[in-house]
Amino acid sequence: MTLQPVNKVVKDGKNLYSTSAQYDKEALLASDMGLKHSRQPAEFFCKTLTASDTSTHGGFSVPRRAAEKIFPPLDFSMQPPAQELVARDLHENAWTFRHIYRGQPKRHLLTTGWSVFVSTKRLFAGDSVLFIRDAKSQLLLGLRRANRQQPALSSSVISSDSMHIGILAAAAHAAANFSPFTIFYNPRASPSEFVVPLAKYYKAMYTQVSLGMRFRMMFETEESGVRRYMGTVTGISDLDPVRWKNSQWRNLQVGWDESTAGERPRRVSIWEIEPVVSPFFICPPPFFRPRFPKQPGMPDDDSDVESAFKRAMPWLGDDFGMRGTPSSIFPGLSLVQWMNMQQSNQFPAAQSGFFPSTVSSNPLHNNLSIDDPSKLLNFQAP
Amino acid sequence: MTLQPVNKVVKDGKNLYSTSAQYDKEALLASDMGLKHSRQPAEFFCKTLTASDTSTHGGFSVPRRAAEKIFPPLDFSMQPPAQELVARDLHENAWTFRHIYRGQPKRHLLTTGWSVFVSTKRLFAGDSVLFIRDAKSQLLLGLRRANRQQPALSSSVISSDSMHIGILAAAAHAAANFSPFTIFYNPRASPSEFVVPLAKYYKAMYTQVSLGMRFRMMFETEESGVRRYMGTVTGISDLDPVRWKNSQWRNLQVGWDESTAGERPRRVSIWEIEPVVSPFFICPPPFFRPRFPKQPGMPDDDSDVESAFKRAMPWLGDDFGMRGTPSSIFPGLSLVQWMNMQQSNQFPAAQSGFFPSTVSSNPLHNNLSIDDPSKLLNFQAP
DNA sequence: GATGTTTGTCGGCCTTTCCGACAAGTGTA
DNA sequence: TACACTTGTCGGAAAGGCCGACAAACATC
Repeated sequence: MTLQPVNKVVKDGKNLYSTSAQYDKEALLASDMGLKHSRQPAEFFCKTLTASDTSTHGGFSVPRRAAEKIFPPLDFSMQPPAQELVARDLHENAWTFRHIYRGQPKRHLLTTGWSVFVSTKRLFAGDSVLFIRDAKSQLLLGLRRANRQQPALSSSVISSDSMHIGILAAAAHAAANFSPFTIFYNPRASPSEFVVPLAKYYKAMYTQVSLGMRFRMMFETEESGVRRYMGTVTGISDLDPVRWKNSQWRNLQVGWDESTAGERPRRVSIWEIEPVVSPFFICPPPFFRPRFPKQPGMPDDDSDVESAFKRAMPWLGDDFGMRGTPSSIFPGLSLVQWMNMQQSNQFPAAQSGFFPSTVSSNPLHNNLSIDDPSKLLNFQAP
Repeated sequence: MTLQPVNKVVKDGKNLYSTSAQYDKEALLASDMGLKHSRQPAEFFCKTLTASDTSTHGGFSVPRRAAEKIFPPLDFSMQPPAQELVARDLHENAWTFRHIYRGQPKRHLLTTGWSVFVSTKRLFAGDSVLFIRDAKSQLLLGLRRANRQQPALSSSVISSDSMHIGILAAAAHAAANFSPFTIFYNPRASPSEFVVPLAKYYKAMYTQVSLGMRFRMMFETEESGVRRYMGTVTGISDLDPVRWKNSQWRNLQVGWDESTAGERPRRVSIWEIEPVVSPFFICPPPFFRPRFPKQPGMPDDDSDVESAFKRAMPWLGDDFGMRGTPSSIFPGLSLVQWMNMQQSNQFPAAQSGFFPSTVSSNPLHNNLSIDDPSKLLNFQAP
């Protein structure tokens, strides 16, 4: 998660957009059309990072065929052949790498610039990077993190991580001065309970909370699954009446129907719970929900391989990902499935733990997972 | 000089600005008012960099009193006491430094982040940095370069500097694709003959060039002075008819009235010369013009200490710098003079070589130096 | 299974960067 | 002048990062 003050200026040679929303839309449309026009499929490669790739000791070893397919051709009259590569991530940040062909036997390497990328993105062995060459021969850069335990932004982590101190200090300062700032949030990189989707919050504000109210709340199990627990509101009071008076942060005291000692929190926030409004409520099957579901109104996660593809190949449109119809490009397979097969020769379903399909029979839970189903991945039976 | 594609999006919690110009203005006004309201003078310190400060071997040694006055207090329960500092330069770029209090005897140091700053800004021993804590306790960062020889951005420099390759490649690509991009140009850091002020260019376009036309052109002498040479247009032809057909870049062949072998260029561009339009023209004295004069429409040079002060202390307004009236804050002295005295105990006039006063008796040269006199420094007699 | 190709890891070596030691420089009694 | 305090520079050590060597892993026949 990163924070940035709102002070960037938009300029354009000919157009001045009247609102940022409109600017967004037009910019998207323009790039969309530019790509759609040629209808030339983008090329890409994906590699799971090795220990050597992520170590500070060296650079990134580029698979030979991948380098030759995706990167601009090297000038082999140079000794050794080398060039500068510029690739953009989903946030339009440009990353510059030195691409060199050297060693005995010869191999393609990314050296200078690589370690900055790895440390900035906090990549580790097992994570994957994705290089895409779009129809304009521009390099795009995506990444997907391995499904490892992600420590949340706990205070202990904060104090050991000087970067976060600066970020949080800046945010606190901006908030104290009523200066607007933007949050770039990557829920897969470091899910934070302090970041609440606006829609979720607004929806919660409609809820009338009272003592004795029954609710359900979702928890992740150790096997990356999900289950719900029933509970009752037993009190409403400030978590810290001195420091955070009238804060809604964990101001609900709760009791749980089935409680193992200390396993469930004694205090929750209103936006975490799902009020049980109907006695005829049917609980959906408690398995296979996305580990970090996308929320409407949140910026795209840059670990979302799908988004990178959509950016490079917008003509895929809604066929891509989940819309109930198989992809017209790769019938019966999502691109990521196909990619994974190429990469590991595994049957895609074996990796479904990374991108579980989403199932919800309950319209009440819309805001948790299926508000924007195109952002979730669909694993269809082969 | 840096380039940035135009693709930043402006968002704000409550306001959406209809044009970027308006946004600029309002943002400026807002910060201005916020500061003016409290009218609390900002604190600052300035240090001339030593060889150790700029060497790659170590960090920046912070004068003790300066650190205690300007930086946020350290937590001395830590061993060693350290914190993250974030300071913004004139371009609103944030620079992050590790501030640590260590060594025997104990001293304040900036370590991590410092060398990046030094190399990015191309600082050398003798240059000065300026840390300002504004009324909101935010750190601002300014710098002033010593009056040394500045190599221009020659092609040999470019090829040895991988950073520039990436930047120029990005610019070339953007130009080839008709994508707008912004140039951040710091003429004092690396003056480039490839960057031409728009006003100067437009003005030149009014000039009717013909064979035999007489003109003058300004050159810098080795002693940082300036003198003009007279010449005659002897030909008009493309510099490279194949690669840059119809380019106005050095398409004028010229002869010089007084020419030492090879000392003056054989080809110039129309915007470099000053046509001699009147036989009664009087040549101004050829000494004491600003070394890198400010151009209208150009972004501020971040080595301009004055600008940093104005940003932190906008209430100084027009009294600050040169308006013909002495500063009401430091009567008879500019802030920089006063600062220099504090720093070096020298009489300020002894340093006037850094900021020569501007003299121009010729209205034809308005766009070269006195369009915005408030940006130039005035050395008044004590 | 033999052979050739690809690529992950390692040691070597140089540079960068962090650290305290030490002493030169500065201010004050 | 004596003393305390400040700070510039240095050597040492650790980390970062570029290089080819080597061999494991992989592909192909």
